[in-house]
Amino acid sequence: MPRAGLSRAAVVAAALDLVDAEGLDALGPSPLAARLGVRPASLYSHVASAADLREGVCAAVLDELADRVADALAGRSGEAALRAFADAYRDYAHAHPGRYAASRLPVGPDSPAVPAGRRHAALAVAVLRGYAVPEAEQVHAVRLLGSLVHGYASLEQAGAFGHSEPGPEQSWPRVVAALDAALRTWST
Amino acid sequence: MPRAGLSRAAVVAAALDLVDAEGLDALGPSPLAARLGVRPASLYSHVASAADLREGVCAAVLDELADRVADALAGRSGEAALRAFADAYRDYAHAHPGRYAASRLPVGPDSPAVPAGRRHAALAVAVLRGYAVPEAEQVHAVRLLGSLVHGYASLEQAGAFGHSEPGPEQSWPRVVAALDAALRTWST
DNA sequence: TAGGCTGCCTAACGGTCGTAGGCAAATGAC
DNA sequence: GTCATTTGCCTACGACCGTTAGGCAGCCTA
Repeated sequence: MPRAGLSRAAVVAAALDLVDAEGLDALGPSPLAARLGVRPASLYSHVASAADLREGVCAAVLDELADRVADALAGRSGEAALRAFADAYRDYAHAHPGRYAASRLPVGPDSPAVPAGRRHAALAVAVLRGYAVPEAEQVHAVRLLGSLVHGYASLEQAGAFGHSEPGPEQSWPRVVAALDAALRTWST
Repeated sequence: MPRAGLSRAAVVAAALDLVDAEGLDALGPSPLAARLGVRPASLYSHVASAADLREGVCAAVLDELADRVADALAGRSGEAALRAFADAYRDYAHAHPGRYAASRLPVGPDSPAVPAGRRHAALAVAVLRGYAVPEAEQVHAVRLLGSLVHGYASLEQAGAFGHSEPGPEQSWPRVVAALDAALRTWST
């Protein structure tokens, strides 16, 4: 019988497809092994536990997402950068609901997801360069930015905006515009 | 052997205490039965399944949370109402992390959590009465409000703000003030 | 070609959710 | 007060999951 040729990277990559296809709840050794054509116990050569698998998926998603955001930000500044930043997150949540949900998995303090999280904070700081936010206030503005983008994508994905008119895509530009206004008048 | 005197309400109430004490991950028939001094199978007379239990907990939390927000809003308007609204959510998330996490459980379209969700939207509309947001734009402003408050509480609870200075309680008033500014200049 | 390493296997344990059927405690009729 | 009915909690069980231990076979190196 030929071998499957697994590795930690291959296992995590398959897990990314799994959560997109079956949802975050299906993330576990057993369904993942089925998808890889392998027995569940075989995964433990490459992943320490189900929790370790989740941490790997979370870190991979945060990295992939940071790459997308960085691409979207390239060559833009000011309000255009803000819109690109916000859209990058929301578009990713739409294209990969399972992965986006995985980005919010709880992880330990020395998980590889932590440096990936710092990348996201640095990208938010880059957006702020287009606004006159005082240095000492930037942390607060970064948190405003992150909270709003994450909150909107998260509530929209949960269907919280689904039962009222108009659809969430109508509100999104208005919400981002309000965020732009808040950042522009931050100094006052 | 005397009976335990359970009911759906009693089971859900015990589940609320369970998630606060042990975290949302511990929400299941087995730990809940242990807490109630009962065998897991006995719960199925009062709750249809683990998913039904989660829906019941989510609805109960959303109701309790809406009560708190309504209390906080009573007799206030304008920026004071906005602060009270936002603080009510964040304070609840601090006091009852497990319950707050349960408020974001995915629920079906005809769950009792749906009307509870409408209560929250109505409360946000009440806050907007203190601002000159045009009728047709209120949906968008409500979504801005909800996204920001939920996003901040959620990221703070996940520890996303824990590894940078200053602490999240420093940023919160600044973030709410920015939200106030955005709502006040919405008409433009 | 022979040896060793490594990867995937089978087998098994303890745990979970959920179902079926039984027994006994509470409730209501007489 | 006794008896019948309902009802709530029980035991027992099946299916599945995460995880560990140990074995066998495929691959790389000498």
